[in-house]
Amino acid sequence: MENESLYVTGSLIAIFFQNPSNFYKVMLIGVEETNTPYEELEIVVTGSFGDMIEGETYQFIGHLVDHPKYGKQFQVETYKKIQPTTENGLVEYLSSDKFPGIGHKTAEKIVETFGDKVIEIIMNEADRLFEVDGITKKRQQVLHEGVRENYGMEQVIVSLHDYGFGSQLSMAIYQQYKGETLELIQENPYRLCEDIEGIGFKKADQLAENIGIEATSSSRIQAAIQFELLQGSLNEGNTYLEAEMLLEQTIQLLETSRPVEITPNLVADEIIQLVDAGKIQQEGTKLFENSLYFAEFGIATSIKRLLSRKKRIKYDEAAIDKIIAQLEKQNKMNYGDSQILALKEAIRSPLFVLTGGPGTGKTTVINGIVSLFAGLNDLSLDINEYHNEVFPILLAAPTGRAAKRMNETTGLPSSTIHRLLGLNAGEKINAEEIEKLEGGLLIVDEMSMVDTWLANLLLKAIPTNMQVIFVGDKDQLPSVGPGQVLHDFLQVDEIPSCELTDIYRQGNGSTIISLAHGIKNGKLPADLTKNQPDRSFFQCQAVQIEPIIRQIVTKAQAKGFTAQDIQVLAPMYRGVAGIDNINNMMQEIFNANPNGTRKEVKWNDKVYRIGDKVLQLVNEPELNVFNGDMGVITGIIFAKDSDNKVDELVISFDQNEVTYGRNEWSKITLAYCCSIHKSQGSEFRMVIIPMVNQYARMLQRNLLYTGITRSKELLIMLGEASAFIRATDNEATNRLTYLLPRISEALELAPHIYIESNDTEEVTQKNPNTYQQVVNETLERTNEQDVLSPVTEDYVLTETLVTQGIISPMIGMTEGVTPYDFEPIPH
DNA sequence: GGGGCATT
Repeated sequence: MENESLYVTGSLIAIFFQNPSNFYKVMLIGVEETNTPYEELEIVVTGSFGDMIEGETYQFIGHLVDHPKYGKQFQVETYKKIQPTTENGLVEYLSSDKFPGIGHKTAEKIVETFGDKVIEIIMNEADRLFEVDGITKKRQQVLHEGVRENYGMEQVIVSLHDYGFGSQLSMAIYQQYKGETLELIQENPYRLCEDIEGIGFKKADQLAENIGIEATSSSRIQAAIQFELLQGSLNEGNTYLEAEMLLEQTIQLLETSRPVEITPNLVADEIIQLVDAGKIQQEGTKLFENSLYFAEFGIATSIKRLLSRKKRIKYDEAAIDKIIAQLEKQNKMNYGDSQILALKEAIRSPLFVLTGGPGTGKTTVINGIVSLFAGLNDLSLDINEYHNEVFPILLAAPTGRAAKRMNETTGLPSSTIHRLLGLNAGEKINAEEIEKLEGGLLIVDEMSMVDTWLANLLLKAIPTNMQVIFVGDKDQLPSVGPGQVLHDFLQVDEIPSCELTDIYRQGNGSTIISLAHGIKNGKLPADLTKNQPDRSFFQCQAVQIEPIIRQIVTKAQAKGFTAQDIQVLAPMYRGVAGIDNINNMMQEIFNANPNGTRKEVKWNDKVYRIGDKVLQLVNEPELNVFNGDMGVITGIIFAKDSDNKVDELVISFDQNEVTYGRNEWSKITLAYCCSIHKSQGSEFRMVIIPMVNQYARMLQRNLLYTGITRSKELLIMLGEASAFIRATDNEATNRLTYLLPRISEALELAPHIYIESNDTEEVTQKNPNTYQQVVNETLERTNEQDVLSPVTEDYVLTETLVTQGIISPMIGMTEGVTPYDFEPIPH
């Protein structure tokens, strides 16, 4: 925690809400003492809690928040039960009905004997109770067990600290196992790495070693296999692992955790045991973690169910044409041919997949489908007309921001998939228990971000007679979780789909579009490093990234570009060419404080000033602000001037303004430069993308594609050409999944000719010394059509040319970008 | 080494 810790001590009056599947609770507390500025007698606290007893006194550590709907609340990080401290309090406590058989007199005697140490003694040296007159074996037991139950959590937490777990982890462990914690851990310490996020195999193994579990014991090896199977899948986004790979990686995990040799046979035997016991699943030489195996199975079953709906969708061709013509007239536009095809096929399919890059009009088609569906079914799109019935068109997306955007473009209600399904984040849920949705049409946008687990839950919730449209860009970044559901669906012939390719947003002269198009097919144009009207390239090394961006941005600023127009997109935070470093530099250009006379606030390593461009990092649906939204700081209120007596930032996002107290500043960060991941779903006039080999593992094709396609007008690339090539060659989307054969199986088709997805060209390990050769090879591979002009060495911008002022960084952007009127600098 | 989802 960054600030002094705030606490509230008080007694639990009531539990307003508790989520039975996790430990989230909302409770009302009668305030006895606090160091917060809160002055009311009662306060609402929220957070994760174990068993809470009404009437008991607790101390909560955390911070005050201002909830937009529920007002001031105390958000709890940790808490503990407070023992009664005064002798009177202790007597009251011990004579209460928690301890049957102990009256006031007895309680007084006990407290007289042991004083304020009484709780500790009852808990740890219960036999000493016999020193007190009138304590029978039975009473001693009642006291011992009662106190243990009440103070059990603290006891357990203390023991967990002894095991080497920090307070956060200890809380998480206690919340999982509660009173049984210590027994369960003793019995099988490896359950920790299965059940608790943040505890890996090695940590659990350390504990196991202390407890005396042998290095070659079955429980240890099985735990390692299961851990590696899930982690191995998660790390690479795969839904299964090849047995050989699992064997190898498991041995490595076991041997690095403890220096004892483990033979392959030993591990292989345990794999067989696990398969026999149904704890992992096997398909030929492929091994699956259970939840991923069943999720793929479930998806396939749902696809089959949806495709074979009984009630046929029969819409009159003429009626469809009529409505489309009406829409065109009404909106004063014409659909493209491929858009019309997509509309017609989508409206007649039980399940339809629509894909396409930025600017191809996916949103236009979504709107068209909505209107078409409403028109054909004679439905009103005015939600106010639906009082008792549900609105028949459901819109959803995997992120809050995409959902908000859908709402803005359609004017209809939209939600995250999680909200739609009533899921809690991170919660494991049985797909069979999920409630069916109600309505006639469901459209899901940004489907590329949906992983195998969520796709299964979503599909399970769709009733058979609901039409479904999945929309997304298959070439964007894959989902955070395992799988590549959209990508796989598009390869199933039986699932109707359409790819939009015509670009409506940019002119045909745009070389950014052709560059993006080339990259998604694994090709870089020969003129990558040559200037075009809408893009340019600077060759430089990692250490030069920052100074060169500084020059580019300074010049662009002089041409009238604002911080909102220019977006630097980088793959990672750390390092000289990392986001953090670039952000600080950009802040000095756009919003400096040279004399130190401007208002500013410090937070961790950052400084915020009025005018700073910031990025929202969490969803705040009540405020209509979502993860990935960008805003500007419009006010700084120092603690002495604020109502809440804390430093506050006022931030303006599009239309609405929010105020964040210091304890909420972790919800934002500087946004001059942001990660390519975070930029998904946004577009900017000018995009600057650095790529250097230092970004190593982040150099992936779809990452570069996503970054480049964020640009609406101008694109500036800089760094090492070899890094751009590496990224283009590295097709990381191709994850190992078994969804295609699973769907074929479900649809009872002849087995697909199943192509191993990692079976791509040999592009992996190339000697960096042969860099020029790689460049040449890649350029040679380039399709003739994409070659706009041959490489001419004189035009390659180098750092020297720029720093010496020989070339303006804006060179090349002189034609066809009339509004900004760049001056060509002769050289 | 980057990434999202929630509850009164």
